[in-house]
Parts: sequence; structure tokens; C-alpha cells
Amino acid sequence: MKVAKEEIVVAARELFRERGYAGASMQDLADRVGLRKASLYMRFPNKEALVPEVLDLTLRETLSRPDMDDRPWNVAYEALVRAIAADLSDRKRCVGLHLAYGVGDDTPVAKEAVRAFFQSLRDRLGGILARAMPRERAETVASDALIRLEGATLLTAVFDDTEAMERVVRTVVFDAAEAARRAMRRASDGKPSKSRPTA
Amino acid sequence: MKVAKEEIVVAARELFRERGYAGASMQDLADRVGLRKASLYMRFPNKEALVPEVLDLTLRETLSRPDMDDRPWNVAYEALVRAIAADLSDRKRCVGLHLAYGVGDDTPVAKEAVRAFFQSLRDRLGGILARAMPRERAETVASDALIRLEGATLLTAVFDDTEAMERVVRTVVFDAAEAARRAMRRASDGKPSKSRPTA
DNA sequence: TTTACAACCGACCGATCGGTAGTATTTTGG
DNA sequence: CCAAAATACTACCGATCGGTCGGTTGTAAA
Repeated sequence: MKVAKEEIVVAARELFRERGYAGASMQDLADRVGLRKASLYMRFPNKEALVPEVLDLTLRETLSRPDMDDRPWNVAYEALVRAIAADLSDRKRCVGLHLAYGVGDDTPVAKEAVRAFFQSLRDRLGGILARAMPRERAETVASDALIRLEGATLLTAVFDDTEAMERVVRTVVFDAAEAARRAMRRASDGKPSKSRPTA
Repeated sequence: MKVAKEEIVVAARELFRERGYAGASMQDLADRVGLRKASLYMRFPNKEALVPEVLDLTLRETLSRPDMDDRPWNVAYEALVRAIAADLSDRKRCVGLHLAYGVGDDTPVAKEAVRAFFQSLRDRLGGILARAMPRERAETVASDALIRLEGATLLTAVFDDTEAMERVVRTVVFDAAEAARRAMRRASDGKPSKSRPTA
């Protein structure tokens, strides 16, 4: 009869994604995993404690696939971007974004977990990009990628526009390649280029 | 003693922006406008009815400033983009996005209002762009702009990263100009360019 | 000054919220 | 096979949810 902890976390993730933090109730969660509400409090001290678990699991799933550290940076980057995008497209929404908007100062643990989640995502993207461009540039390019991936979920959620996410993936990958090209050029000769504004 | 309807709508907007649809309570709203909960139901039949009012007001505020229809397209476009971005930066979050994520099939009126809200925003952006490029291209460029503007609110909400929004404004305006340039070039000679992927 | 009406309010409704206490049931180790 | 420990249960708590009802108050026309 024992229900695995991860099973509860997965169900909680769906619930948070669909209804947000405030909109998701422990009763709903209990119903989804086939337990009584009280039983949930054996594994989790309270509702807020679900948030770090949900985001940790998501981060693990997103980042822990084949390392790709030996592959060229652009291959690794595109793979990661596509992995994130595929998940967002499948589920139509982003748990992290929904929680980012939904948790406030009254739930500090959850808030910090959200911050850490997106920090990790951005760091991972930036870390790959840093192989091909200066650190600072890598971070802004990574931020921009995150912005567009998350922003695209708005169109999938509101308009069911799945093409938007595909377009974002292509342009994000393209922009990274172009930033790398510019960084290389600048490294060889001292002439800075003026094409796209980046800062 | 009469409290203006718009005053309530403005307060409701703040509440929805901060806490989302599910997280905002009629009691909180009543407290903010200095009324009792029961009095709110004189102007609004129920909580859901607040959503269209909130979004309509926001749309009016965003779109009804100086027409700019006589100005060059790029001036009008940049003005609108900056207006949207300024509002998002000020308030740190987007009501529309929070509601887009927060309303479900159980609140169909609210859901439709959200759809209409973003449709209007996208149409307005696309309408300006259509002066300088083919309709279809204008729509994807407008969608991309919306994606980035909304996505940037994630970074402002989570990291207090205000630079991200500025960066988005610059690149969005730049990309529109480049798309217009490409459209003009293609109109003069039949050679398509291969630079940025757009579809 | 009376009348009439809109605005407002206190009190209440059933339902649900997150969370707890105590008990029954299942699993597990010896 | 039996006891201890883990797990899940029933029943309940006070608070709050969206929403309603009938009465009170303020205001402005007659």
C-alpha cells in the first residue's frame, strides 16, 4: 500500500503547474495519489515543503541527462535548450514560472527554492556558453534564452501556439552561435563589431 | 462614501498581480478599498467578473495613449514596446501572465478575457509592424516581442534583474528594424537572405 | 421635511482550507 | 509467526473561502 515519495512529488508538480501554489490543495494532491490528506503529512511537514522537492526533482530530470561535457559546446547547448523546450511544450506550462509568480514573502522556503531553481538553470546554460565566449556575455545570453523559453509558455498556455516554442529554440540557438562567432572575431583582431546590441 | 468602481478594479489588479487569481480573496480586496466584502457584490456579480474588468482597464491604459498613427512605424513600435516594458518593470510582474497561468476551465469567462487581452496586445504590435513587412512576418515578430517582454518579468520577479527588461526592449526593437530591412530588400530584388532564422 | 433609492454593513451560509490527534492496518525484521 | 515500526486511516480543529440576506445609513429629489 506504500506510496513512493517521488510519486507524490510528481503529482504535486502537476498540480502546481496546473493550478499554482495557492490554487493547489492538499486534498486534491491526496486524491491524485490515492491517499488521505492526513497521510501526506507523514512525508512532508507542510504544503510549502513540497515546493523544494518539486523543483529539485525537475532540476534533476532536466540537467542530469547525458553529460555532454565532452561534446562541442554548441551541441551541448542545443541539447539542453531543446530538453527544456520539449518539457515546456509537452506540459504547456512551466511549474517554476507558476511558482515564481505564486509564492510570496509568506512562504520564504518556497521562494528561495524558486530562486535556486532558476539560478541553477541559468548557471547551467551560462556554463556551457562560457566555453565559447566571455563569462559576462555568456550570462546575458543565458538569461535571454531563459527569458524566451519561459515567455513562450505564455503563448502555448493562452493560444495553444506550439510553433512559438520551436521558433524560440531556433533563434536562441542561433543567437548563441552568433555571440560565439563575435567573441572569436574579437579575440583574433581588436575590432569590435556593431551588429546586434547585447548590453 | 461611494467608492468608484475603477478604484476597486485597480486594487483588484494589484491583488491579482501579487497573489494570482486563486490567491486573491474578496476579503483582501474589500480591505484594500475600505469596504466590507458584501459591498463588493454590488458592482461585481462574483470574483470571476473582476478579471475582464482588470484586463480591459489595463489594455485601455496601455493602448490608448497618443495615437502615433501618423508617426513612422518604428517610432510608434518602440513607443508601444517601451510603454509595455515600463509597466512590467514598475510592477515587477504582469497581471495578464499571472492570470493566464492562474485561471482554468472552471472560470471560462476569465479565461476568455485573458485570451482576448493578449490577442489585443499582439494584434496592436503586429498592426504597427505590418506597415513595414508582410502580415505573416509581422505577426511572428510581434509574438516574439510579447514572448520576450513577458519572459523578462520572470527575471525581475525572481532575481530583481531590471537590466533584463531593458535588454529585451533594445533587442526587440532592433529585431523589428532588421526584419523590416529584410522585407524591403526582398521587395526590391528577388533574392532572399539567409541571415536570421525566423520560421 | 418627507420619500425613495442606492450604497453599505453585520451576520451568516455551506464548503473548503492547511494541519493535527489518535487509531487501525500493513510491512518488515528477528 | 510475532512484535515493532512504518504507513495510512477516521475524525476533527479553527480559519478562511466565495457568496447571500435583511437591515441600516447617507443622499438627493419632491
